[in-house]
Amino acid sequence: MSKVITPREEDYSKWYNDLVVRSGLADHSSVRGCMVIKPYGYAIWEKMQQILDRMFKDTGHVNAYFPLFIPKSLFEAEEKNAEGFAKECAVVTHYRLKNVPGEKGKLMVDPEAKLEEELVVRPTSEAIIWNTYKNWIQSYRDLPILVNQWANVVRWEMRTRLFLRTAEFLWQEGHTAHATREEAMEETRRMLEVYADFAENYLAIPVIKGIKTPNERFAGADETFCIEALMQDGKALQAGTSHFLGQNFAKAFDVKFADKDGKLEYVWATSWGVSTRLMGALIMSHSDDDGLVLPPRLAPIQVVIIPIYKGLEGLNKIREKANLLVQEFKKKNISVKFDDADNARPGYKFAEYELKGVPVRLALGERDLENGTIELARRDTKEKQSLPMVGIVEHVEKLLDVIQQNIYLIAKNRTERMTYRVDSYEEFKKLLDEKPGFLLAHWDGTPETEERIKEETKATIRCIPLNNPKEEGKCICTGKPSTQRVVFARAY
RNA sequence: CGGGAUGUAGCGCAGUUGGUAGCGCGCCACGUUCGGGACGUGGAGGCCGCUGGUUCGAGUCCAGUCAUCCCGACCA
Repeated sequence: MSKVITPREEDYSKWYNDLVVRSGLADHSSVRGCMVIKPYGYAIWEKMQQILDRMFKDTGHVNAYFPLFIPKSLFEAEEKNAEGFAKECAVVTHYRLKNVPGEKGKLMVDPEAKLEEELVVRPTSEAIIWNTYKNWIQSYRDLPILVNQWANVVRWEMRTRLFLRTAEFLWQEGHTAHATREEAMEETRRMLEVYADFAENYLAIPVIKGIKTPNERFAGADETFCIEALMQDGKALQAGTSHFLGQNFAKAFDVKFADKDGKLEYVWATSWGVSTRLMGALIMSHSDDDGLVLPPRLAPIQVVIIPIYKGLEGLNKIREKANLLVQEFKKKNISVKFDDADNARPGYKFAEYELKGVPVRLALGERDLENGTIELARRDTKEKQSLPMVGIVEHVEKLLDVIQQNIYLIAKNRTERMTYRVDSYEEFKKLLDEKPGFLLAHWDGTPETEERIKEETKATIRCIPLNNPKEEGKCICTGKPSTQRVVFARAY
């Protein structure tokens, strides 16, 4: 058996890259920092979209779409937001090309087609959306506004990695407007819960819900909530954020409403988002050296049926039985593929679907037809067994739930194993180098110390967990008193 | 954006002192196979990343440029 993926032990980054490319999720494109999401990868993203979209709608949100371009003057309105993103913005300065004189087929930017005002390609949409909300909101009766948009954004990153950090990526961004602080805060929290629910129950990724420190806060937010997940290599990945924006954007864009007494007040805001980065989280949480391991709820193909036969008549006999199975699976809304391609032998197909992370594989041979059996293999445990054909669809249906649970539990146990309580700076550094993970440690609460620890160890405070237990202690770095432990890690 | 490396067939690679491009896998056809990545025979496929320079002649030397990977810096 020829290995096509670099083992994790050997080189975790290479493993990740090999996996993404070989399993057909995505490819590098010929555009710097931009990837092509291939059909198999996009199918997973579509599943994420469907599930999240339903969750958003169940919590009262509706979808809309705002422009890709933001005039520079609008972009700069909210100062902190603009400053935070300025360094990584793509900017449109011209609107026309022309032929290079004397060089056929060559084009150049037409210097005469310079825009009066540059257009920023959105790195996030608060500016254009709040500029729009100004027109939508006059009275408290116009509130709340609960809008989500599915879109692409561009952030000109220095170093990119497939799904984890690309110059252009796909995401959803919710932007809500409220009459009161309490209501906006409630919304911020509600969406954090939605993300945590999605991560744990669909992606099968355990997460820590928490609050960001001011250093790590979204530019323009008063408070940033997040879910943090731990990858197999001990590095943390921010899997979703929900921001309480206070009245910052309302003030920047002058969005006021008349309350019941006719008094003018600034509107309260939230924004929240998850991106195609979740694909990276999904891959790094569960997969192994043989390929992807997909949780059944996200797998584009949940069950694959592989025929094992001699000669064409043999295949036809199996095909008859397999097609009946396919019908039964479809009736139960289980996505199934019967792979009767005759240019690959069974062993090849086994390896191929393991690479693609299909949760359940059924192998059906002539021997099975005689015995009334079928062979079932689980991707998550690699277990193989021969089962009676009768009742196999019901068995698989239950098994898919078992696999979903199992994948989650494996990730949860691993995350717990890799979470350490640390009380000295020495131990802190040692763990980061030898056994990285979530490090629960005391911190004196100052941005200076946070910055110093980041410089000295490359570890950042991922979050202060919600409902964090109070505990007297001393900051690992400065020894100053602290009232609680916070979550440190090196992060993606 | 700094330091290092790489770019030759779809993929992985070789290509000597500069002389006009090869191997493995894959692909196509036919046949034998088919319960863990099959084999035989025949065949197709390359502007050697791109641009320019040196040279009688460049995959090979030089310059620039683009992209990718690794290490930094950056990453709400």
